Amino acid sequence: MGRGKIEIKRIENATNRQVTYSKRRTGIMKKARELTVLCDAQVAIIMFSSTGKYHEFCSPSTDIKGIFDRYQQATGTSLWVEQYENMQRTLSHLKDINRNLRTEIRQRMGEDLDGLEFEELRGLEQNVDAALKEVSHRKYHVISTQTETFKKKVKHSEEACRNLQQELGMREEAAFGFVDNTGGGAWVDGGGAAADMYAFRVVPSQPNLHGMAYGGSHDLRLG
Amino acid sequence: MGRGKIEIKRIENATNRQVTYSKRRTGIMKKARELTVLCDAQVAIIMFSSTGKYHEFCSPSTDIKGIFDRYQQATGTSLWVEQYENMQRTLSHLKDINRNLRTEIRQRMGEDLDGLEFEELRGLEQNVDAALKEVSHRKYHVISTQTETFKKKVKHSEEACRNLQQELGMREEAAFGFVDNTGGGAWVDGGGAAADMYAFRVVPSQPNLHGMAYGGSHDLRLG
DNA sequence: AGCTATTTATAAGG
DNA sequence: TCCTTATAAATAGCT
Repeated sequence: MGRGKIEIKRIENATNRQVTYSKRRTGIMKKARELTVLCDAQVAIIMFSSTGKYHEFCSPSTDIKGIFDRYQQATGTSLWVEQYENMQRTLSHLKDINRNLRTEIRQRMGEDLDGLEFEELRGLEQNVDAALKEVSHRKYHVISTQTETFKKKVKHSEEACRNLQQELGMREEAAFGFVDNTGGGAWVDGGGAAADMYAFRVVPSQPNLHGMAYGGSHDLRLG
Repeated sequence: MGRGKIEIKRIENATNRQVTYSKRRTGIMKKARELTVLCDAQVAIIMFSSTGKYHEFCSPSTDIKGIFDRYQQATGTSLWVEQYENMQRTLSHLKDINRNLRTEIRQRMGEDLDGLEFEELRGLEQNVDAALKEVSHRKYHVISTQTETFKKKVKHSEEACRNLQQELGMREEAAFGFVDNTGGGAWVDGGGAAADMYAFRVVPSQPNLHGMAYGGSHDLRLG
């Protein structure tokens, strides 16, 4: 239907493609409108041109969403309802888990113990006691490792100091013909700064550990 | 286009209407298919006839839902995209929180301590130590309360026993003219059964507390 | 955006 | 629903 017959394949010329899109789009929309009137049907058309332009048709007395809802009912493709409910389930499951985890933490902090039986308390006590030993052990491991490291540093420092002193002495001897060791004292004291490593910051009540306050409130509530 | 021109208004004859619907539906679908090919466009058509029959067209390499999603983006009618994304955010937020809570519990159990600094370990130790004291305290409170309760029960029991013995004695005296106290021994031993209350079940390694195993693995992972 | 020769869709009928 | 055919409608190529 036109001056010449055309093959149904992508129109390479962009301008022609755009023009044809316009004309045929109008044609389809008109046909759709006629169909809804003639046959009392519901029709929804959504179109995107290759340039991303958006057009729609929808039979009167409804809208795209309305027709889409009907489409879902008709096809049973409740794509979303299902997915939505799935998410909702996962969400409430996660919330439950969260609540349990928080309860466990509180109990491990010695709070909310009212509901526990003696044997439960006994298990908890044993567990927390074991944990305390682990933590202590680890703490002493860390501190002794740090101490060792520091000792080595001091040793190296002293070694370097002695070398420098010697070299200095030799140079002075070479320059002035005598030895002077008094200036080396400052180097021996080099460890003084490092000694501050033991002045650990004491966090009295709410030590913060990896973003989690062991001291108490977890602001992890959800709306 | 036909043997005669028709007015665009509802076709009253149901059969004609159905026939026309069929023919024109085919026509529109063909036009739509041609449009997608010729102009490289995305098209989705959803139709319901007056009798409720459902038909759809959708350009290849996508589906109705895909086009509808795009439609929502284009029109800003993000009815549920927004809600969906909201849920997705909440979900991943919950998962993060969960992971943190689990980490905290593991650390409170003396595991996964490798990443912690000395001062963090110190805070954790203080905290766990305080918790241990709380739990111990609570445990002794529970056991002493139980003991008190038991003592009272025993007392009442003995009281009741004595009363019964007296009554029995009086009756025997009335019946036979003499007193026999030897049978009362069983009553004095009445506390024996109650003493079993202290034989608490010992849960050696994995005490279960409100559905949460303090001993270790929380099977709370999510897919 | 118009024009129009030509193709295509389809109304009516079988 | 499918076929046929006269005719209305759509539109390709051009301006």
